[in-house]
Formats: sequence, C-alpha cells, structure tokens
Amino acid sequence: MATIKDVAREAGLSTGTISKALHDPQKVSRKNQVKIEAAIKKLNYKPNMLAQKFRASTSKTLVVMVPDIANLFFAKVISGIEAVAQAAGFSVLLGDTKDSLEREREFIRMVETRLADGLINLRPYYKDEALLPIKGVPSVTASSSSGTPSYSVRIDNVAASEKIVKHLIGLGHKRIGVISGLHHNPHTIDRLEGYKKALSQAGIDYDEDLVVEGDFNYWSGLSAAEQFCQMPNMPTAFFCMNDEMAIAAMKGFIDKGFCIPQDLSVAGFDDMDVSRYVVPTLTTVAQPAEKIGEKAAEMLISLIQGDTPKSEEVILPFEFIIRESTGPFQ
Amino acid sequence: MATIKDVAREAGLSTGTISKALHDPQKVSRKNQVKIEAAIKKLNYKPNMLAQKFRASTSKTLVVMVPDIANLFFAKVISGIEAVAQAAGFSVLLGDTKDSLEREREFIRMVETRLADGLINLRPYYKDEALLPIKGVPSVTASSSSGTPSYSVRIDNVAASEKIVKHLIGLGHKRIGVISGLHHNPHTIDRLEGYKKALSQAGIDYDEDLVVEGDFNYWSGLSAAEQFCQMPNMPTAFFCMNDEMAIAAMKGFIDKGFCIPQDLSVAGFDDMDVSRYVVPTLTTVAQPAEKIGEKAAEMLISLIQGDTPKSEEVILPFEFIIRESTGPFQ
DNA sequence: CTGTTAGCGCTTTCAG
DNA sequence: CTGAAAGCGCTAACAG
Repeated sequence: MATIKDVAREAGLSTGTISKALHDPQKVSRKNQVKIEAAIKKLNYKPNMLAQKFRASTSKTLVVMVPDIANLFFAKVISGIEAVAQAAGFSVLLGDTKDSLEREREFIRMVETRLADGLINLRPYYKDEALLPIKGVPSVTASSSSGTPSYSVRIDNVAASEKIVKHLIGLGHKRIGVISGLHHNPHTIDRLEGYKKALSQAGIDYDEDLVVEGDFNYWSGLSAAEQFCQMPNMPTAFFCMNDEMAIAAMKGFIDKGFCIPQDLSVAGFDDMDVSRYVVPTLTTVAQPAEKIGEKAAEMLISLIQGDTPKSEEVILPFEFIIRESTGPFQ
Repeated sequence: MATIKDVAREAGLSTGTISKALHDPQKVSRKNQVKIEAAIKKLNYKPNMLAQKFRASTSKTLVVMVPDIANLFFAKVISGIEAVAQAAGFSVLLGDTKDSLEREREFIRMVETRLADGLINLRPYYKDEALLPIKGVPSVTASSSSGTPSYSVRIDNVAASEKIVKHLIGLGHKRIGVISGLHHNPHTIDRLEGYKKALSQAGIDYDEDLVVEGDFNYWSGLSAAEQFCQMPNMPTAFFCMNDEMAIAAMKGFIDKGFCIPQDLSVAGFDDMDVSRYVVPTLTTVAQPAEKIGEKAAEMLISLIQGDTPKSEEVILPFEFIIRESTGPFQ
C-alpha cells in the first residue's frame, strides 16, 4: 500500500507538499500538481483515512443504537439518519443491541474511545435502566416518550392517542377497549394517558378492565382479542397501541364472526406498510419515521460541533389516517 | 482526555508497561497492576481506539452497502450480518446507497482508504454496472443472482421459481401468468428461467404475452392485474416475482370480482411479514434473510483474515410455503 | 511555493 | 519485569 511518502519520493517532492496538494491545491504550483497527480495515479495512492482521523482525532462517525434493526419503523428512522449524516460527511455505525444493555455499553464505549463522535439511541427511555446521557458522549434519543432527559426527537404520543380515541368516541363508541404494550413501556404509558384524557373529556369513566396488556407483537394482539370476546359486555371499539396488534386483533375478531367496522371498530398506531393492504384497511397514526431520523441526526451533529441546539426536545407532527377499520357505533 | 502517557505518569511507570498491563496483564507485576488500575480509574482513562486502529492499520469494520435500508428484507440480512460481525469483534458501517453508483463508489473507497476492512454488497449484480470485485477490496455479494462473480451468498432463484410454478401446474393450471420485475433485473432473469423450466417440463409452451413487467412495487402489481383482466383468455394462475406485487394483484383481482383461490391462484416470492396476514394468506417462497447475512459476514471475515473460502458461492436453502392463495383449477 | 520537522496515542522491539 | 525509543501515515507550523 503506497503511502504519502512513496508519492513524495516518486514526485521528487516532500510529503508536506503532497499533503497540501491534496487539501489546498491552489497553494501548489501548477507544474508540481501535475507531477503529483501522475505519481498518485502511478502508485495508485489512496490516503489512509485511519491515519487522517487519528491525527484529526475526530472520527466523523455516528453510532446508531437500535433495539432491532429488522423492525421497519427503526429501519426508516435509520434511513433518515443516514441521509443527513452522509450529507454532512459522517458515516454511521450500526449498533443492533438486540435489547441487551451489555451491548449498549459497548456502543457507548465506542464514542468514549473516540471511535465515534456521538450517538443516536432508538430505544425508548426507561428511568431505571438509563445508560444515557453520559458526560462527554453527545447523544440524542429518537422516538422516545415524554420525560426523556437530554436531547430527543419524537412525536407527541399522548396527543396522538387522544386523537384516535376521540375519533372513536366521535363515532358514537362508549366502551372502548385497549390493547396496550407492556405496562412499563414508556410508549404504553404515554399512549394510555392519551386514552384516559380523551375519555375524561367525553365524560366516560376509565375502566381498567377494558385494558388488556399485549407486548406489541402479533400473537399478543390475537390473544387479547380472544380475551375481549369472552367479556360479558364487550367493547365496541378498540384502540391498539400498534398496528401489528391491531391487525392481529382484527383477524381474531373476524374469525369469531364479527364484521369490521360494522360490528366492531379497530384502530392502530404506527402506519406500517401492511396497514394499507389489510382488509379492512386500518385506521392509524403515522409517525414521520424518516423525519425523526433526519432531525435526530441534525441535532446530534450540531451537538458534536459544539453548538447548543435551541431546544432539548423536538416534537414532530404525526398524521392521523382514517381508513376502513373504524365506523359508527350501531 | 487522558492518554496512556498521563496514566504512566500518574502510576509512576512507563507507557510501555501500561500498554502491556492492558493487553497482557500476566506480564506485569501484581503490585504495578494495582497501581495502574488506580491511575486509570482516577483519570478515567479510555484507550483511544482511533490510535489503536491506526497503529494496527486494521479497522475491524465491515461496510454493508444496501440499496434501501427501509426494505425489510435488507434489514433482516443486515441483522444477520451485525450479529456475526459483532461476535467476531467487527463493527458494521451502514451504507445506504439509495441506488446511486456514486455513493457506492464512496463506500468502496472506505475500504480502499483503510476505513473498513471489507464490504458486503446487497445490490444484485448487473454486468454493465459492476463496481466490484476490485483487487484489494475484500467483498461478498449477498442475495444476488446466478452468475455473480467472486464471492456471493444467495438462494437458488431458478429452483425456487420452478418449484412455485410446478406447484401451480400440479393444481391443474395450464395458463400461468407472470408479474415480473424489471426485465433486466438479475432476479427477474433467474426467476423467469425457473418459470420456463417448469413449463417446459410439463410440456406447456412458453407464451411471452403472459408475462407482464412490473417493478417489484405495489402499484405495478395492481396495474399488471388490470392488464390481465382485459385479456380475452386470461390466465388462471399467477406467479408474481415478489410478495408486494402479489398482494397488489390479489387486491386488483378481488376488486374485479374474482375469488382467490376459487377463480384465480396467486403466488408470490419473499415471504414478507404481511404475507401471513393478508386475506387470503399468500403462497410464497421464504428466503432465509438473516442466514444469508450471517453467511455473508462469515465469508467476508474469513476473506479479510486471508483465508480462502472453500467455495466462491454459497447457496442457501429456500422454503416454499403453501398458504391459501393457491388452489386447484376448476 | 516548498522542505523540514514535530507530534497525534499507541504498541513493540530491544536492552537492561 | 520494566524503560527507552522508534515508528505507523498524516498534517501543520515554521523557516527558507
């Protein structure tokens, strides 16, 4: 592998001149520029960026910590991060933590050891197992919940849920079931709060028996639907805390002979690609996933560059999408 | 930021000893080990990995080039890559190329400039715009088609398609339509070959009018379905080259009043998550996405370490999944 | 405009 | 077992 020294020798110049020619060509005579180019081509010289970064002691790299990259929502956020990072000359190191705190520590270590300049965290914030923020490691949490400390970018989960539930109430529903995420999940907490707010504004009492806990996965939605079907006084509408569980619940209800939305209304959260394809198509809330990624990357990069973002928290607008799965109470 | 020198001074030892204590603790006296640990803790010393890598002149990093990270199939492959890379002490740099050759060049440059040790390419191989392989850039192509040069990991697209079409033929179908990808796409070519093979073995003539070109996206599947509906002698079964188009086609056929699988059979390719949820559920082929990623990473790492993998091409088994969308010809 | 030189933080001989 | 010193490839400061 040719080094800058080799190029210098080949061109009959000093390494300093080569370096300057590479970074500040105007400061090198035309004649020597040509010589240098020739030498570079002849030796197929490529600057050693490891050396460059070492010397500059800045890696121009962001690490993105994601609980599960094979989750489309996260993949979209990452897509947004990548776009901004690349435009700003940063690379992105992918850290799939598979929900392990141990791995999270490793990735945080990467920025402590100068391998990366900062970090975007895609896991929602849990008070009791928060590794971040840490002094000296610039970090932004994307798609978290209310109460996330330090820098974060997200939608207003409370307001979004409130909107969904109000829509159901507006359709005449009074008994509205919830298929939630795990109860300690920050998103669950926010979304449940929105549900309660909507109810109370409509003068409907909160009944915790109408909340069945799921875990954001398909099977939990199916089993929640079955539980609801056995209730003596079953709800007529359902707010599911993500689309996957909503789709599963619809399947469960349909298999029991219910028609959606004639007999039961179902709403989700996330707007997965699927949600447009299923029958009936699903009423839901779309998070601007790519946008969240872009904002988070912008925020982190300005943090790295020593600026102080004007706000610690960026709240992005969500989109409420009414499709076929919700209809009037009959 | 404390350096090894600071630790040496604090501990009253030389930098060489600190370094040794960090990498080969047995070769340092117990007493000094304790001193060193204390100094490290006191100064909160973290080794500068940029310096380490520079010196070792190996980055322990793989770059993964992906046409679109917000595509679940790719996300799953990456998940597999990440797992293996991490276990082997490699980081993965994500390169979302958004289908731009320019960006591909940048990522290839990263390994030429020592920023990464090797590269996994997730874009299928096109003869006329092949940037790889390049001497000095260890690379593996994942999920490509037959005829990909150099190292690759994939399923046998020809055999998988053949299997699907044989299944349709076995159900009594004789006129089998195809919704293909773009005609020059390597996957399209392989899958079409499988289709032809199955036909010829059943003594059915190939009729190119039954092949409608799509582009692997939803809308193209829908419009292909409409085209088929206008044919005087419409096929009774359809082989769609991915699930997205298959799902769109089903929607199109259903909207025209056809019942699936009673009137028409539809098969896809990929086994997206959706494909289990749609009504009717979709007959398709599952590619072992994570496995493909794992194998590709293993192959690349052994390449980087100077081993020569025994085979240039790893063919992984696919899974043929019969669901509700295909049924007997009536 | 060009050359010389020091030094980034670390590891690794080689002596002691 | 420990210390001294060289050097990885590059850039920047300074002198010429």
